[in-house]
Amino acid sequence: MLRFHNTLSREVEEFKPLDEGKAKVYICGPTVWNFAHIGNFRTFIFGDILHRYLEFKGFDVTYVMNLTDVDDRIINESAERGIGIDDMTAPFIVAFHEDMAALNCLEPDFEPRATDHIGEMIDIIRALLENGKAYESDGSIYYRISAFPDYGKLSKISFEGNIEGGSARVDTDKYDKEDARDFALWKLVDDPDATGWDASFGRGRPGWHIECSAMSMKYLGETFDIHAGGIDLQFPHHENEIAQSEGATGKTFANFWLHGEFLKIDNEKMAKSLGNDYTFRDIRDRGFSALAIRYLLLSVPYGKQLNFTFEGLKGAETTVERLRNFRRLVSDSTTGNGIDGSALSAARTALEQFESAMDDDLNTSQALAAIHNLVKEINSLMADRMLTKDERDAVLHAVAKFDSVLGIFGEEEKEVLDEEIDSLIEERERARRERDFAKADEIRDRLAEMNIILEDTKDGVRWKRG
RNA sequence: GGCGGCGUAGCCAAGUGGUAAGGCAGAGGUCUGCAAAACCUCCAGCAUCGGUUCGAUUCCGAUCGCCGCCUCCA
Repeated sequence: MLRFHNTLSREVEEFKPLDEGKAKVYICGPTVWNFAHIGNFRTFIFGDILHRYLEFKGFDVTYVMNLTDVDDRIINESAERGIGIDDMTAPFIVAFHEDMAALNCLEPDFEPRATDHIGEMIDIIRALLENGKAYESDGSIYYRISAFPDYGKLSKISFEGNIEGGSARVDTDKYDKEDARDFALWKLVDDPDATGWDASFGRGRPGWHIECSAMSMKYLGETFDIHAGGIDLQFPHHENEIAQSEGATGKTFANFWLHGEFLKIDNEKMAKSLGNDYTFRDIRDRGFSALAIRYLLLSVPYGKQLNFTFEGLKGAETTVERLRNFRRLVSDSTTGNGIDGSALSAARTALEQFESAMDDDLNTSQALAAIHNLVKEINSLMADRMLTKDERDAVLHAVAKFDSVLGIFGEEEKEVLDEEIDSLIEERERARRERDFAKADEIRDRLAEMNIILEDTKDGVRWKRG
């Protein structure tokens, strides 16, 4: 039984989709004003795991991740540089796609951009104006929170007594609003040269929250199954999305809200001021593989804070390598005729444990433990005897199932060796037979430089790319 | 000021009212010409102090420490 921690109830609930067999999921994507950092990617990998696991469970999934390609930072910076906002965001969108692909994240079914959905946003704002949940003030449009009694149901924020202490951070333009809690749906743009769009209620640009209401409902309907995102978006972003969407439609917006916890670096928060806001590219430049980064970022359940350290990343690198070796070892193994089926039950058990771990609010830590236990068991068994063909197939099948969700084993190496490498390996074998180990080692070193790692086994020489 | 989370071995960490998954690192060993890969063995009483209980790491309270939210933020 698949269960998720639902922020709305603060409890783990059984996942029941709106339509039998279908799952409609929206996750808040990046603001493409810069290279995304590994904290961002932790959340997006969480989304990817959610996406993949729903498919693993047999759901027909519609997975939507937006790109926020207009906001104050983007507008200000592109204005400073004298370019259009699209010119400013384009390279970061390309980079984001590259990074996501490198991190083995599946592409979403839809990846709507805010600037392509201004019309849909305007429609929602108009509906809110018509039913009294929005009002105009100094040319801008604000949401009237007092007209939405459910406000706060997601973040559980009560506004008695806590706005006081936080008041230093309340918007400076609060005087334009009826209530300090009200937020902008549409911000007046009176400079005709500045970035803005025309609407019946005046020229302006959208507030931050309205885009997600517009895009999620457009692709998934007015009510959908799961809305995911980073924990920091819970308030105010998601709370405001609910207010806007439910305020406009009168229907429940999303049934499940899933929030990914923060990533810490060396037990400290990630912050520009601390200089630890690493981008994916920064980490790659230090020589770490994307697979190891993915492994580390998914090794802790999404609902818990994850402490990122380079020591941990180094460990992840080794671990991923071990997993890859395992799959190669099994798939290259010669099979025997034994009738001992112990590997069959091991594979079955591992698969069951994996699924029950993932069913439990995507407990990736336990899911990985199930995989590692299988690896150890089968490796140990293979040190003793050959697998039967059925056993080998069962283990490889289990690995493929695991990896369809986790995506940490990487590509299989099926490349054919080219002739030069092939003949070098043969030459080395000849030297070894003649016990000319100096020559054999020299050839091995040469191959290593060509990125070919050799392993001598009882069954002959095995190789892999380094 | 209001609210939430966390504190488990050198590191990353799961988890449970009945004496603690998994990975990395480390130590010793097997195999190997040597490596590599793999295997075997070893390595914690769960922040502190109280309480509840036959029994707590797991429940309650307090203390200390860390992280977060209270309209920029994955």
